[in-house]
Amino acid sequence: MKNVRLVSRSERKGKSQGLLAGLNPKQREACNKIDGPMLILAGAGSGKTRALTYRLAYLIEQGVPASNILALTFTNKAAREMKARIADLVGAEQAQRVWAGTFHSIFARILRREAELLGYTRSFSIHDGEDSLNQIRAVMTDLGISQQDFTPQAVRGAVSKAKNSLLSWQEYQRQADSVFEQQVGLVYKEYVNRMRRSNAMDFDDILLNMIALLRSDPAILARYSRQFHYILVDEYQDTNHAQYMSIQMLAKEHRNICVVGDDAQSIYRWRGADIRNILQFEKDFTDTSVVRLEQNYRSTKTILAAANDVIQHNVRQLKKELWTDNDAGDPVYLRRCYDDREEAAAVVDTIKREISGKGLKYKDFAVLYRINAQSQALEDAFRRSNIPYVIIGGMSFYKRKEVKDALAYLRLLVNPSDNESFLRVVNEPARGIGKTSLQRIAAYANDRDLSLFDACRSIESVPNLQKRARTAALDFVSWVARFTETLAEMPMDEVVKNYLEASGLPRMYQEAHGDDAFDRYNNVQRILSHVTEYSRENAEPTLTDYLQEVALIDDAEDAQDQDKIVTMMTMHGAKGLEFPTVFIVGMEQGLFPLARAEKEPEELEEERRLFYVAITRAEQRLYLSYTQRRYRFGELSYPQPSYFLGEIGKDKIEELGRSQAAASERPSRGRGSRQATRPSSTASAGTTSKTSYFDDIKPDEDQTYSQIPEEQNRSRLRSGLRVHHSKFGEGKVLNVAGSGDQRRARVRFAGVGEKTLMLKYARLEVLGD
DNA sequence: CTCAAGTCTCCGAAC
DNA sequence: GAGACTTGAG
Repeated sequence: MKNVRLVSRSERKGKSQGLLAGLNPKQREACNKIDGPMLILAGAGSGKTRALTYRLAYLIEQGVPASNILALTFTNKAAREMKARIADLVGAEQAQRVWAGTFHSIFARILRREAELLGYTRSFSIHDGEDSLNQIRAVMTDLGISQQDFTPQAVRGAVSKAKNSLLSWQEYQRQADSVFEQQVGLVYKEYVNRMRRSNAMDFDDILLNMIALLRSDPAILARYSRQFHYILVDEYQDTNHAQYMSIQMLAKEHRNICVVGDDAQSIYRWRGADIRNILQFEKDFTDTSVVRLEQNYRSTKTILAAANDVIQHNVRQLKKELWTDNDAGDPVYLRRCYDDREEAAAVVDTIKREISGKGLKYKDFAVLYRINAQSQALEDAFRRSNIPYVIIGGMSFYKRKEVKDALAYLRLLVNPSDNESFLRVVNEPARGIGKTSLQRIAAYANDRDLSLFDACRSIESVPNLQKRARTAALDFVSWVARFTETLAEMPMDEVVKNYLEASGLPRMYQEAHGDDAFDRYNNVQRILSHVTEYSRENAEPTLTDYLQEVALIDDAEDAQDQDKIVTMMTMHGAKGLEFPTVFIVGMEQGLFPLARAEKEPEELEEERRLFYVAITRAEQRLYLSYTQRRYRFGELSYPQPSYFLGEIGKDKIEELGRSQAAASERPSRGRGSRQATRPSSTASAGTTSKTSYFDDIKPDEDQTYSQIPEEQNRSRLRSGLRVHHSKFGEGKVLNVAGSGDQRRARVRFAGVGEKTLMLKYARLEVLGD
């Protein structure tokens, strides 16, 4: 952030007024009242981070011990940056003592210390979303709950939501009324049990257990209240109920709590964020001082005005007036593209042009999109043009199968009870312990409340096993146990090296053929060097701490050489960042806003806030683009331009023609069929810039499904929709499967029962949700 | 029990 | 269109 002025050494030593001298009056106000509750409403680009950094530095300068400050940020990266800047102001030694990090990382650190009080061991595992989804699947299977009726994702979502609302499984079961909720109640209970038995916590548990810890004993609450005498919470609009509760408890006694946020940038409702937390802060803490940071230092007047145009369409919001002294700058550029390949080529082309013309560097650019799948086309285009890039999020390093396997091996080493990890690696590479054997071992373990690992240790007592499987299982657990013992005697990186090599995982990929085997092998090796690096950099490295760090890592941390590369990420990932030039791609109805948000006013407003966040990342130039055809789910669709585009005043927009590079990129065969296949409107749409997107857009067009070509209607069909069939009457779609001509739907009709229909033949009329 | 080919699900954002 | 999961032959 450009407006941070480094404070010189002499200034640092000066009086406090000197420290705060470089701030504007509002920012200063946000810093110099250090006691009592404070709410800082900070608009996008208003120098919020700067104000927070100075506030913390000021606290320290006023004599507050740095170790009594708790600063909860949204990402670990934000915490690190904040610490680095505090170090510039008051010295590294002090800065290092501040408790800065995400809710999850700080709480996990505390829980590690207090684990025994809650019935865990200190080496408890942390399970990520994928792990917990696997666990939910397994529970559903074992309870005989059909995964057709209720998807594991939906069940996990419901469990997570319950946890975030602090509903125990007992309470949840009591108030469950629909069939779905009753089923979820059963899964919830069993899931909790199994996580306990695995000595594991998921992300939600980290918050819940922190609250449980604080509630367990007034003395503990008192201790941590004292420890965190000054609390600061960033991005408060995106806290969920559990996070809210933990803060309430910790701050209740001393009331030195400062929260910072912007309701217009709340974009995590879907994972439990409750916007009311910020709206009601003044009621929670009566004598709150409220400070508004409304001057934007980041963007041009035009970009800021465009953002304001958009957010105005939201009904529910706190009024604020963002303004800026910056220049008007360029208009907002808008480009219509044929498809996502052309869109990506246009981005590449523009970057090249701006670099040679304006002297910008690669790091000055960011490409933002709605869903991770959109990164593919961009990645291809960047590769072809040899432009260095980094993709943040999505299928990141830590989500790859081989990496997760390697980490599961390590988790098992410190926490043998971790059944999820056990199942992941016990037969990877194949050791002759197959599904059937595992089922029998699991049955035995369940009866006796043992972990799978312990069950294998007494494998002779497990009934109905083949001799071979018995030996293999026993060999496996003794092998792991041997390495666990050496952990106490040898440096951890050496143990890990020997252990992983002996696991056979690297060799498996070495010997495998196939395109990605080599990459996978290298990824496993990368974990090894990562562990080595970790153990060199830390004074007392433990494998448990390493695993915790990795589990709670945010992807942004992987962006190493941020200097020389273009950043690509989702709009969610861009929160808190800024770039001179920003591209927002895929501005299409059904993609942004997403189809399912179109009919939900609350969700639509969240999408709009997301657009607002994305726009306000841009400092100098903003490029928006949309395509006329796009593949989704392997099927072609012809989206309308996003009506968010129409919400920006026309006076701020300049439409661009197709770029030369983009035009020549297009294979000629694509053009001929184009007009023929394009449904509805603009038959005249040529390849020139003559036609406007306003021709494309028909904002109020009441488009019914029957007007859309059959092909599209077919892809729009999804479970939950009500449909009408000429013979069977009205029914409800249960699921949709297959693609192309094979695409078929299972539909329950009133009276007639369930039918599977080939969509090619069955002319289903969609009635709605 | 294992492997390869076939089938199904996914593509909604992430600590 | 890829990756995860299932299925059927050795």
